[in-house]
Amino acid sequence: MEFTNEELINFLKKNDIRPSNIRLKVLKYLLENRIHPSAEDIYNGVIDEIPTLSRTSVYNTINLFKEKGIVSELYLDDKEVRYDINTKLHGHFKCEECGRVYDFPVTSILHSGLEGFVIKKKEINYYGVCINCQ
Amino acid sequence: MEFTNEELINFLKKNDIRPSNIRLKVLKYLLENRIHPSAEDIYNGVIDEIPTLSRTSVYNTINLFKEKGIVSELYLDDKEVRYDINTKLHGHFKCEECGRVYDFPVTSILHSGLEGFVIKKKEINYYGVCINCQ
DNA sequence: TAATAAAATTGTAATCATTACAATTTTGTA
DNA sequence: TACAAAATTGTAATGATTACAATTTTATTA
Ligand SMILES: [Mn+2]
Ligand SMILES: [Mn+2]
Ligand SMILES: [Zn+2]
Ligand SMILES: [Zn+2]
Repeated sequence: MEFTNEELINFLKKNDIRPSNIRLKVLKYLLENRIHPSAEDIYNGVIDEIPTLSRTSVYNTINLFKEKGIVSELYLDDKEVRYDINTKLHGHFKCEECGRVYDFPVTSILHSGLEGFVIKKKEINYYGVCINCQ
Repeated sequence: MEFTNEELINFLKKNDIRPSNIRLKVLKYLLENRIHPSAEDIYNGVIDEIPTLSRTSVYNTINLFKEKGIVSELYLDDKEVRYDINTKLHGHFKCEECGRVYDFPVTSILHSGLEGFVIKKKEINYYGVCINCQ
């Protein structure tokens, strides 16, 4: 999927984020590479277009996106945090063979014992072997 | 809940783990402190009974327990991994106020899009505010 | 029981993702 | 153009976990 600069700018503005060059490139990378990348992945994906880019700026940008609610974090059994531009509820499947992280729809979860608790976020993470690795 | 030394020894033997002093004390701590402790928590909980204990031994022990399948890991939005002696499928609720991690039963999850995938492990993590922190 | 091998434990150093922070550069505005 | 605010950078610090070699404990054999 391709995004125009205007679309990217509007996306950021709508979410109360000033559109700097780095922010636009990171956003573009996240929108066009739905692989749940780590900070390092993002850095490597953007460094060619912004040769002066620092890792710190990637972290700054991601943390800003997080605060503004346009990315969510994935805590899987890696040591790196992964990021997802899709903040709607959905499940994640991590393949133990190839390392890929897949999205899948979650229709409903039946739970009990949380009466009186305020639930703000749900994570559903599966692990196993993906269809390409059988 | 209290566990006798014999129960602890049998628990380890049944899972193909040689019962050393450290392993017994770590197991006892995990069984009697259902707080999803970090490695540091375990270290602090056992150091009084084994003053020569090293952090490395705690990690060694936990990693052995993990390999043998008697503990599971919890990847929440902390920077530390937490451990759970209960390896049966259940959900976890992390309170953003007090930091406590609660267990809750999960009856069913309806998902799609994973035809042909082998699912080996499921994690269900919720975040929010617990009933004691309202 | 003493000798030996195997297993467990320890302490220290290394790793590595992320953050802290101060300096520099860029941007927006008067 | 001049100034202030915001963004970006580079380096150092942090902290959880692992690597590894040395030491201690336990089990096995003669
Ligand atoms: Mn996703
Ligand atoms: Mn639990
Ligand atoms: Zn795979
Ligand atoms: Zn609470």
